[in-house]
Amino acid sequence: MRVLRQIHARLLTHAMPISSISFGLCKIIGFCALSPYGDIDYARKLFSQIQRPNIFSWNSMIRGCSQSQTPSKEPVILFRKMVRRGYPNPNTFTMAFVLKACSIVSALEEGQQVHANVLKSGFGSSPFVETALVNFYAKCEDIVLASKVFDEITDRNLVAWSTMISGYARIGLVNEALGLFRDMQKAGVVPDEVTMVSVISACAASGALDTGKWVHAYINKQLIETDLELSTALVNMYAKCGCIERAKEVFDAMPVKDTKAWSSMIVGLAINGLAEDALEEFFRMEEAKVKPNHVTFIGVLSACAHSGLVSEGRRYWSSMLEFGIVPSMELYGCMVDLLCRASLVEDACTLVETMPISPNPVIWRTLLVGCKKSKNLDKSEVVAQRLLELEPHNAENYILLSNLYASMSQWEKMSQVRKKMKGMGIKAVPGCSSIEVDGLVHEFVMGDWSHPEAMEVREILRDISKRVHAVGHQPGISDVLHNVVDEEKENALCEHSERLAIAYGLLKTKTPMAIRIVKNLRVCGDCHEVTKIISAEYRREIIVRDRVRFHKFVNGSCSYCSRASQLVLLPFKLHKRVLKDCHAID
DNA sequence: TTAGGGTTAG
Repeated sequence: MRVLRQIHARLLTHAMPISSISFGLCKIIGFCALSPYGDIDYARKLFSQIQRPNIFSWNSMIRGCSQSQTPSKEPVILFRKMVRRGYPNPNTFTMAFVLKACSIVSALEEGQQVHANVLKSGFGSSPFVETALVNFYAKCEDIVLASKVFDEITDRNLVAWSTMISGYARIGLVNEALGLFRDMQKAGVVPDEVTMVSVISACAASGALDTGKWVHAYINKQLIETDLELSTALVNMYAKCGCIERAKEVFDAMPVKDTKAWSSMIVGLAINGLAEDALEEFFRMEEAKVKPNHVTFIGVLSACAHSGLVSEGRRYWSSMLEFGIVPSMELYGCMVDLLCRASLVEDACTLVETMPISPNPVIWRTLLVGCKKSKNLDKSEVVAQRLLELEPHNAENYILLSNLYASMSQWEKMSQVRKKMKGMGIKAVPGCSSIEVDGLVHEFVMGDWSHPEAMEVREILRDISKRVHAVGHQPGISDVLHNVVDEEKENALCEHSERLAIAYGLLKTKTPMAIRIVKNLRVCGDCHEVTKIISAEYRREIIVRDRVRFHKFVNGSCSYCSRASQLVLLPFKLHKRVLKDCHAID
């Protein structure tokens, strides 16, 4: 930059034709805006000083601004200014850059105006502009429009296919992403490592382990390079699918590991209940001199939370501040959860009260679950009030409060909450679980019998029902609140989406195959009694992945929960080593 | 000077 500034000064002092000076300045603007060694502010200053910037300068500025650390709608404003001035005319480069800028900040309205401009200017047939449009709509989560633009592309190249697959994968439409991957192969387009990152991410999002394993084998067979991004996606996929051993294998084989790779491994170990291993990996990350970021600490703190390591968690928090990481909402969430799980609800409340950012509903819900656990009714009601002020129309909040009153035998108050919910016309969102069978992810929604094999599933559920009642299981509070105990006993079991998915697993797979419920959106709670019974009765391992962890039911018990309770009693040699340089805040 | 990719609290 110093040299460029000198050249700039010389341009201005030498007697040269205006056109030459302008050309030179445009070159400098391009460098300053786009090079990692450039300076976007300097580019802005120069850009504002020249009267008729050329197309190269406009494009450089639009692209440069979209790449800044704090993305904004500035590229769109520049584009509009360019169109208004009428010189120079935008070209395909301009359109691709401004659409990319819109996708980064999810500016749907502005991007649609650019789309109209693309159609008017006749740039719609440029493969770069077409793909930029698909990417823009996909990033704005308007997958229907993304798919429409994609369908209209006559000659789809590798990037166009990859963009559309990535669009489906990002919003968790795994079957669509994988279906398109098959179509791409049928069309004779050879995928590369970028395509495979999206395919693997789709498997991770849906927990489709068998498909993920198949795709990994395909990558090896096709000799597709497993670079840093693809390896990280594989680590993440195996961890999210509960196959932590394979995640570790891929991770250990990586020649270069950056912050995202380490974070992926640490978070993966934490969600699989392997807190000690997560903290050991963090220690190794520090040894490898890779700087952690806020995601790394989300993994570290959630590992501490799930295994009751309170003082260690506090020290990691201090260490995080020393790294210069400003605590995000997610990190406060981890810390509140850590304190609540350790029954330190007062400390959790103090932390929430002193947060420099306004707590979001997730924080209040975490706190409310903590209050429920410690049976603190007064505190619960204060927290619930704050939660309902913030989110008065979310059914989950009313169900949580209703469950809380039920757990404290406050039946009258429980009834009032449910009446209020009904009076406001708020309906509970039905539970939803999915299971992967033969490479397809089947989704079951509570009370929904539209699956083509629903009758067969019902038969299995009848059998489950008989066996569960034969061992003397009493309906839990969840069954009571779903108001299903008065109906036929078998229906009481049928209503839960998790059981529909388990029944489908029993129907479609043979012993000794484990049944993997790959997505279960129930709010994380205690192990489900019925699932324990099914695992014992049918002699099947049942793996239920909820939002935060894997429950592995074997012979009537959940290995995750028993491990988590054992961990609290373990001596923490590793942690002392990890924490030797940290300053305690407690 | 153009388009596609990896980690995120309950």
